Amino acid sequence: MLKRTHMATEITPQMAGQRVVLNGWVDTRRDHGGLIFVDLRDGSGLVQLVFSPEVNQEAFTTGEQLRGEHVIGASGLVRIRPEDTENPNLKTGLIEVYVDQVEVFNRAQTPPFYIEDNIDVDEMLRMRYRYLDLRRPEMRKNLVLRHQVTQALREFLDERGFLEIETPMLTRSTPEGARDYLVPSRVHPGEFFALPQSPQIFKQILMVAGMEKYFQVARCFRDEDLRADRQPEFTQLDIEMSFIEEEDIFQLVEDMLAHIFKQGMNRDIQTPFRRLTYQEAMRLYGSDRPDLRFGWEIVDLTEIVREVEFKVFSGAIKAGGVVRGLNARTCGSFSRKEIDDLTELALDWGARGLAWINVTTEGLKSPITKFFSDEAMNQILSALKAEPGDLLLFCADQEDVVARVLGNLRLELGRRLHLADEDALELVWITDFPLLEYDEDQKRYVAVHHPFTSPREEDISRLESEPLQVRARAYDLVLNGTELGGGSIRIHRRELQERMFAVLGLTPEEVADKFGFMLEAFEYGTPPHGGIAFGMDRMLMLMAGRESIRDVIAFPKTQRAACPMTAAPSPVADKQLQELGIRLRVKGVPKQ
RNA sequence: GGAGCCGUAGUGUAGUGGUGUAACAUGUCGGCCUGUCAAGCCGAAGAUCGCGGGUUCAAAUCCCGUCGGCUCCGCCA
Repeated sequence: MLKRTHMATEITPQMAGQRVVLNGWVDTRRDHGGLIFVDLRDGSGLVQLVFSPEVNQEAFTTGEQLRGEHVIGASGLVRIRPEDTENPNLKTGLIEVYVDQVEVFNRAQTPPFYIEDNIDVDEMLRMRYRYLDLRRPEMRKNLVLRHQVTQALREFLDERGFLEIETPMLTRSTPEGARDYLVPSRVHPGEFFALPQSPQIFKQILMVAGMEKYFQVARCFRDEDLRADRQPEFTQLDIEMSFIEEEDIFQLVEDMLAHIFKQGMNRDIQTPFRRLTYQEAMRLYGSDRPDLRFGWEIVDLTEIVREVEFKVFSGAIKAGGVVRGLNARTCGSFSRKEIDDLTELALDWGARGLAWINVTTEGLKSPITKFFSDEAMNQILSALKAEPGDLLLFCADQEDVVARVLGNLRLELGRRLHLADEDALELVWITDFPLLEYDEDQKRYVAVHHPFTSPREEDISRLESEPLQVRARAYDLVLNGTELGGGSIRIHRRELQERMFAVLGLTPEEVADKFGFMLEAFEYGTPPHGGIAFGMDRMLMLMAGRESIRDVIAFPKTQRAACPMTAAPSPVADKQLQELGIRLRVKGVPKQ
């Protein structure tokens, strides 16, 4: 075998005259009849090979047979390219290799799509031939970035005394949270393991075990519907520490992200990060993961319009709601149709309508101005800092609806007007989340974060009396409007954890059955502890500048949670089901 | 569970409101060609228009259903 002496892009002009052996794939071939150029691609990049009968007739004859993606070994001398034939687009564009010996390791079928960047093909085809898709430089680059960032994280945490500890993939199903992926147990017929939604309970138990500083690059599984940023299996950087408070987590994470953004992207990010309470974020941006790359803050007008004649506003307030406005700067030029489009969107998001005022140099144009006194209108204009050319948008309803509608309008207009600086990295901590919310479907309280999150000390007394008023010691980290990670200080006393379960409507029997081992562990000397988990795929997607996490995952699944390459999932043999004691209620259909 | 967009040679598209031997680019195959790097020139092959049904004298085109891909809502402690 012609064994490689150099990677393609290691060859430099200084090596002229030297013999090299290269291994790789034929990227493109340009056959001039009497002279053949082949771009050879390996893991490092491209280099041009030259096949000429004057150099070696046999190699030239083989060169004529080469086709795209054939796998070859080539031996030859490095030459400086003749003047005016240099290629500035190639790292190796000053040189070429005159091949005098070539070995075809393997021929290749014509690939179903081009092995190059920026292709526009059906994504299913890319997934079905993922091994070809990953040959494309941009996809390779993403996996390299993923490796580098993961390495940098391990290094960083190791230096600070963290232990990387693996937790089970086969664990037990718990009642709260997402739908579990289940794995039947052969040894215990009729019983199932669940794949972990996160290592949450195990990492807390590790704190009980005195590990004090833990981390894991952990695969997590959730059987919910997919999105561009959601896959059924995904990777979290999971961290937990003992004897710490919120500030310790913030400090660690800010240092850590500064480190990996430098390592992975050569970007400097400013620390400490901004902080907003959940309340502030919802009030100003209508979202608990605000995109702070542009301003456009939402303005509360409730007090100004409480007594106005306009029933849509005053009525909403009487019903316990709020009125807020958004100044869509420069959107005064919007046509009636564009405003109708925005109204349509607002209705989708739950609004009952969208009031608007067009501020022009000739005055206000709007269907609603007639309901306002001059004084009230002036207060509104002043509160929204309205200037000619602006379009003012208003929403009146219950607070959560108003926040959602105006928050989404803000984002939608931000996208349309390209308000966000594409290069900006706006990181912000969101703190003081509510501990609980009421689930109308289940008719009970559910944890906003998870059931192990500690309430704030001063709110604990209200846990049973005013559950919705209790604030959690939870925090999220948001980058450019995407939730990167979240965590909390945990409950570490049995008594409080039991109260929490009770508020969530779990019976003592359920608690004993599902979480008895955890409560028991808490009785054996549990330190105060807390942690955080990051969605690695999302973080890498943002770092790589991609729009889907599928592009930073080697073998992702389609929106229907299937793998086109392996054709998983698939029916299984009756014998396998028998061993597991499983009878199907639906007929397993053989795939094509 | 719901909404939207899409499905035509290997690939990307055009054609779509009734007449086509289904067009273009690129790739593939063959020929020519000694400085290309998206090589060039000449030629050829390649599509039951996702699948099933319906309407019609006639369907890629209209209707119904279905499958698949993507985006979003619900869901994702």
